[in-house]
Amino acid sequence: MLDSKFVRENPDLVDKAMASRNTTWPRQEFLELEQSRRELIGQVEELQAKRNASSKEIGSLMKAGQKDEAGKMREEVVKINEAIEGFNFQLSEVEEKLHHILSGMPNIPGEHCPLGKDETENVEVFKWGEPTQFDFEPKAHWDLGDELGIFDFERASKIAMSRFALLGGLGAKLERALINFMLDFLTKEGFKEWWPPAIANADTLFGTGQLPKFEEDLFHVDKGMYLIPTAEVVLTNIHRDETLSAEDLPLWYTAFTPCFREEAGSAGRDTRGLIRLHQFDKVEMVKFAKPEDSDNQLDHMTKQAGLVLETLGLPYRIINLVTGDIGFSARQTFDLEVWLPSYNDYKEISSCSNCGDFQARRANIRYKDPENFKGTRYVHTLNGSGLAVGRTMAAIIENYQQADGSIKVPDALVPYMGGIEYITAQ
RNA sequence: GGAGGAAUGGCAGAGUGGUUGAAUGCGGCGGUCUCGAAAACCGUUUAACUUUAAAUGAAAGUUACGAGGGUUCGAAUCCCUCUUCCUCCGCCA
Repeated sequence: MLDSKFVRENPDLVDKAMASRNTTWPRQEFLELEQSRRELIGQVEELQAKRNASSKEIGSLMKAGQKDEAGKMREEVVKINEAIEGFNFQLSEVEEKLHHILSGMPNIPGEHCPLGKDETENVEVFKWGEPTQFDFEPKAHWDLGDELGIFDFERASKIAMSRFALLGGLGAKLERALINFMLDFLTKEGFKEWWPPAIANADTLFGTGQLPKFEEDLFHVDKGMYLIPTAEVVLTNIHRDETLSAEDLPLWYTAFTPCFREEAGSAGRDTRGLIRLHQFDKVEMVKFAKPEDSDNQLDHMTKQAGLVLETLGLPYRIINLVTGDIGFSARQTFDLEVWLPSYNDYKEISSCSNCGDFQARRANIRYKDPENFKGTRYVHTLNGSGLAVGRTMAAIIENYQQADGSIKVPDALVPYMGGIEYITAQ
């Protein structure tokens, strides 16, 4: 959520920011509501001050035994209360409208986020390795997985519905190996591992920005509860309504969770294989940082995600997303894209974002630093995939496929696969 | 699922209708004392918002004692609902 005060004091800047994200905001309405909000607060508070003073006086009159005087004042206060009630009603209506506008506005892009209208203008900033070369015709992971007997999408559909996966044998083992490898890697980097709930309430989803605007993307469990679309949601909300100490920052958290997404509006896209499922596994990184440190933390986090790919020997590139392509809560985002032979292209496998104080304001996550400033400030929150497990498996299967249809297990994963070096037909 | 109890400032813990934003203790910060430290003593110590003044320090006001609603001229204090935690019983991976 944007700072109401900042928005009303910098409407031109907000205009530019919204335009750069291909969206608009009700500038005139917002400014008028802000104005009347402050006027109403003034009126309410003035009356409340009067009431407080009179009530005190009634108290002392009663003690002094001057009942008639006290009775008169009572009648006056009753009138004051009626007036307060009227203004308060108006005020709550205004505040509700303001909250509605503000909670639907995306973050303002940061200074390092390049201006651009859509993903075609994204900027490649780093590349590791080269697209894998084959001396045979490479297959897609869904065909390989089928032939190896490690995927069963038909039965997954029978059990649940389309866009769910059923992994068997070494497929299931590979999923587990990847999760453990990633968690071990990140905890060695210094991340603290968590095991969070996979269901969250509405306040939590509001805190990270999924609600109220993107409810249709979420799986609804029960009234007010949702399956998490990413561990970012729960890891970030660990500190909701808390005030942290400067000396604790930055905090680096990681967790493995299943992730659930409705994928409304993506019908027909990535319909085959492990790329776009309603349920998928992900190891997530979340950082809480001081404002002046968050850009560095984003760079570092992006490198850390890259190291996971490098350790697995998967060619990838890093993209700096333009203003028109970054997500709702982000002020800057680096995507990591892994080489996927079946797409003959790079495909997103991690997204690392700096949300600035946008989520912290929604979730009320602040910190104190008495040596540098008085009072409290909002922290900056960051999140990144480290990595999406299903897409990593797809990338491994495709990039490590052999002419005979088997899959070589990346060296780093062999210990996690119980010494198995090749996945062959089951 | 059944029966009880609790929820107050960083922590502990007073406070059952009228200068209580909140006693007291601990912790934190500043000071006195000391070569220095400890002890002792003195002072200080919440947040959000509004306005004014200005620039990171201030003044005035409003709100906040788990959350929401109600009673009242006035509520931490009375009533209702919800949430969370604790104890006991039942059930269970």
